[in-house]
Amino acid sequence: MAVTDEAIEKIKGMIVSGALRPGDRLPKESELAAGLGLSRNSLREAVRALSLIRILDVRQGDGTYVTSLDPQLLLEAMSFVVDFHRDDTVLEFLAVRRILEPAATAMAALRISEQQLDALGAQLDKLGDTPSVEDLVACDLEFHRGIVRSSGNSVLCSLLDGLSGPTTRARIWRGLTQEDAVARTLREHRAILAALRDRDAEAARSWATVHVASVEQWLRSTL
Amino acid sequence: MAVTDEAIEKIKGMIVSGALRPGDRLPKESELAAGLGLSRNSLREAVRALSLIRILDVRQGDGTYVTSLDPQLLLEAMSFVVDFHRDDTVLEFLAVRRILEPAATAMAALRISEQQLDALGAQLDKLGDTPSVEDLVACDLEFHRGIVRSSGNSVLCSLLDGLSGPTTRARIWRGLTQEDAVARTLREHRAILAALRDRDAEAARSWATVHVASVEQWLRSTL
DNA sequence: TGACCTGATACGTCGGAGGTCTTGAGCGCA
DNA sequence: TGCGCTCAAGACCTCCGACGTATCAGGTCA
Repeated sequence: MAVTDEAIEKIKGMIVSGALRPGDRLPKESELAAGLGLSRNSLREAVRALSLIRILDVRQGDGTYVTSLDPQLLLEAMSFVVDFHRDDTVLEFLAVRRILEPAATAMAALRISEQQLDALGAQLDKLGDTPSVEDLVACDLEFHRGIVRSSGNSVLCSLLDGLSGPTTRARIWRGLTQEDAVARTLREHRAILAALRDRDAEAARSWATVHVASVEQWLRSTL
Repeated sequence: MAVTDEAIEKIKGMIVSGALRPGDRLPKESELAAGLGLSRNSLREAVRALSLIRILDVRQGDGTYVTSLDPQLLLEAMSFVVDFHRDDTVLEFLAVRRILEPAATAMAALRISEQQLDALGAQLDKLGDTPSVEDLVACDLEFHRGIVRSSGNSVLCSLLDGLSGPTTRARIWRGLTQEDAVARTLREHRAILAALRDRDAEAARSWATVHVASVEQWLRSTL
């Protein structure tokens, strides 16, 4: 195994074992390199790799720190990877989202706060009846993110955030080519919100399923 | 933005745009560095980072290649990240698995082949009635992996594989401390297999839910 | 024909030299 | 006293050149 890979494993080990905790500062490059028995150049490769997946946070002029390791950071790393899977596997991503989104929406129905419900409503109102496709999709992302956050599961939230990315383009495309897509999306958002207000988990789940399935169905018929 | 980060983005762009396809070989380090306008050292940091998340495959003495970019590779990168989330967030991972696993099992019920059913049965038979906890958990992982693969969705398969990792320790712990955990797991596996043989998606979904929920319930009562 | 050797090629590692950015102590001014 | 500025130390950023090591292809020899 290359010395850089060893360094990655050792740093990972220090974090997993608890020797390094979230927010901790690592020794400076030269010291850490000496401690791990490799050159500064090779150590930098290890640090850079761990930095890409948000394990480490490198600040020039300051130092290198362990990130919070929040599951939310998992998302960002994942969405980077997901970016590489385009077109051919979008349907598979969408299928997974179709499983998770309704479940998350149902969970949210039981614990979303009144303030958050009002915020979601205000968001929909602000968009109006004839938004641009780009605005609609951006609002779509934000709407679902707000709901999923209320599910209380940050891992679920992160996964869905990561999964929503690659399908964004597809949704924009749909909005531009399918006549009633915009109006339909707006109606479904209203329906989901109404179900959440009623604390009706099953209705919320069903509307979320319909919502995702409509995109999936369109995409399947198009490809 | 640092030159290394720019290089990462540029390489990513070359792959996403299709200029570099899965399996393609990159120019050698010195040429690519010159082409991207940075030093070989800095470029190596970018390549190492992309190599960690399985976007690139570096072979000493040969060259650097774009990996297959299969969703399956997404899993390996994710499980590396997931390794950092221990104990405190295991319940959240398990909750997500509880959503995905039943759905995947239900999907598999509709399309799993007879050969795969036989293979799963043979696997359970081979384990016997009183396996060691380690063997059971290993078999557990393999059993569910075999089923999920039959769902036909490789993204789903990768995600579940990644999610199962962090809960493995918990399951071993459970097997060691809870009296009837082993027998119960064996019974539930048999029930899932029977439901798959019957092509009964709803029964398969329910048994899978029960199966994951039993681990979740135990863990929740223990923490 | 087949095993072995060898050179070319490409990645792996290293040490050192400047450059740039952040931070905080120290100083002057109001 | 309190505020703002300057500046030097510390830490990461980038690069260069050299040498080590692994792989592969082609030639050599039995």
